[in-house]
Amino acid sequence: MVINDRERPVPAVTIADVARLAGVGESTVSRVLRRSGSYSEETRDKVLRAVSALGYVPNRIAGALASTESDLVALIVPSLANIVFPDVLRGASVALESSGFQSVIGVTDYEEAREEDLIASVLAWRPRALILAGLEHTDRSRAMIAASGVRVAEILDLDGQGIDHVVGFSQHAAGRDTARHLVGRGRRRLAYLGIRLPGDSRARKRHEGFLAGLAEAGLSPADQELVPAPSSAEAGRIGLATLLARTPDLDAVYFVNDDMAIGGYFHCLAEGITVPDRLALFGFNGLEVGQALPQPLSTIRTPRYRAGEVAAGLLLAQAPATVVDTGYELVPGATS
Amino acid sequence: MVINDRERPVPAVTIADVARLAGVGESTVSRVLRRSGSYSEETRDKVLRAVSALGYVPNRIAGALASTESDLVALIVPSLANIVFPDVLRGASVALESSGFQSVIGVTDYEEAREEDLIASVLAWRPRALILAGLEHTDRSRAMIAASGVRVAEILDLDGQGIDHVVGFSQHAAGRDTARHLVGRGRRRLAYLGIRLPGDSRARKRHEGFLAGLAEAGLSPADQELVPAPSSAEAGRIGLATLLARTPDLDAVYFVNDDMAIGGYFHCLAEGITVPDRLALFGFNGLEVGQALPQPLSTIRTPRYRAGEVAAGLLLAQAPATVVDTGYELVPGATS
DNA sequence: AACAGCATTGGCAGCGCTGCCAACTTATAA
DNA sequence: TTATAAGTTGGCAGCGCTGCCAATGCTGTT
Repeated sequence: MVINDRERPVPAVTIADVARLAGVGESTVSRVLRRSGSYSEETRDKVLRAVSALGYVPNRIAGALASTESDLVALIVPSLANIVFPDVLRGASVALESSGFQSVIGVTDYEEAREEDLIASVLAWRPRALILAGLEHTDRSRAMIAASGVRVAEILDLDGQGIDHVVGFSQHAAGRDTARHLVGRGRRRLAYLGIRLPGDSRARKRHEGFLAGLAEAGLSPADQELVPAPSSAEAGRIGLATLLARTPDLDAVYFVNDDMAIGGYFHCLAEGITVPDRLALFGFNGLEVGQALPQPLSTIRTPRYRAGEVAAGLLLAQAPATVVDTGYELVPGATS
Repeated sequence: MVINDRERPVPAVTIADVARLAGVGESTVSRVLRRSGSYSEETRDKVLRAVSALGYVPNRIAGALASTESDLVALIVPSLANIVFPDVLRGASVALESSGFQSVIGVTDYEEAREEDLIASVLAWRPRALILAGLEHTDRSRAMIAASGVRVAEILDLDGQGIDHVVGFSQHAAGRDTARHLVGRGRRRLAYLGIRLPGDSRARKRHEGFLAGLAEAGLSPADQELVPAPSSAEAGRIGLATLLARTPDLDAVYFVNDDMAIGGYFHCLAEGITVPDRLALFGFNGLEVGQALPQPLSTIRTPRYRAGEVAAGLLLAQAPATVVDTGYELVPGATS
């Protein structure tokens, strides 16, 4: 049953058709459909009857052009492969959809240049607002945003200068707190296991924070390893094996995220390495699956959903530029 | 540094401004920017110079209205909490973005009525195409789609009647193959562990297929359990505990998806239940993390990314209505 | 010298709607 | 009764762009 074939013979029902059938003016139809201005109940019924008789679907493109404001909100994220960003989208789209907004998304693959392109093409739709990940953007991106006048929320980072709203937490502090936590538990031979992904500035800041935290205690990392992107449990497993082969006497490993840490945990399970006695494992993000491990993963739970939600809320409320520190929660777990 | 404040003092640069500065007509500017029609190199340079001098960003709303075609593609998915749908989005957006299309997304929470609302509001933007999950939609959804004339791709299911393109695989067959696999390995006391989510028709079809597969072997399920949504490792853990408490002599459990199955595996680890000797575990989706477990999870790997990619490809190519069976891959793993 | 053919260009209607304003009706106050 | 306010309604310009068509200037031909 092919309903739609190549040609689009549908002649498009317009507001004029509805007005004619209902025997009212176009602006009356418009008012009824947008519940704006005033109209009698009788008129409303006539209009709604005509609308459903014709199967009229308002053309928001025309509406947006006429009113010079759209109900589009653009979200530009680095990736969809990591559950972090879908979580942000979830939080944002719940808020957005319940207010009748439409989400337009773009994926940058952690490349600023790609982000710039996406910003340009999304701004062409004159969105009501823009949600970006992180605080690092090209100069041209900033210039386009400023010139367009759209409101912006930057999320999941707090370490740097924001454009407008900023909703997130300090990645640097998260890394530093992890170091303090591990050092506080007596660890001295710590390693960092990350991935090679230069565009991931948030991971970089955590890493820097971690090193700073070690330095506070007069320590430096016993080893460090960057495995090829993308992050995955398998990558964590292999990465940990590599680290331990090179530096067998490690007593703690800080993984760039939970996916990797879970893989590391599996390596320990398979190799009979006692966690945390022999080796402490620490992740980042607080994924659900990490908490369901036989030993709940030590990690930092990040408010991803909430960040999306709060950012959307600020934008919808047209609040003055605001910085919201959503914080994070260190989950001691049982692997450190 | 607040760049944007409440008012939008930006007077908006239009094509007329560019035309004036470049000393050419508006249609010439339009032609240059869209690389359509013909124009001299000199003219192009003048126009581009004016564009960057003014920081002109074309208004696609106006463009779409004038040309009565937009470069928006709408994707409506049940959820973003499960990595399945982000994977689909990834596949689709790579294809879409590389062709200069913009993705508009909506999340239905597995509710047909919600899907209907989203379809209505997204059709108001006159998208070029629409990607939906599954084949189940309300009559009004179908009617709106037919009336609008947009091309549609329905993905991740093949069991039923499609509207236009259909890209996916048979969920029923996946469930049935799982039953055959487990029965073929000598299992006789099988249970199903799902979640209470009536709108998840794909899970329902797998479940039905599973029962059909058991029936082929003259078996019926030894037990079944539906835990409250959402699915998660923790839910799988608890669900398996519940099943085993009620029916201790189970020899295999089919989980609605890998998230749940991984939780079940953790339960076995924690309780010292030997997998697969004492109990076989089987999941669905083929998540990466399941394959990194000490024993790789037995599961069915589904082509989620590919489904998004193929669907987008068909739509962009304006292909005649096509049904693509992407198939799936049964991964024997080590837990069954 | 006149003309067809082509590349290049500008003018302008119109895409479908909203915002504004004026016109009208009815209710209420003076 | 007349003036004033409030509630309804329709007309129409115009949002910024594209598509169509006509105009222009060249080139190469007869």
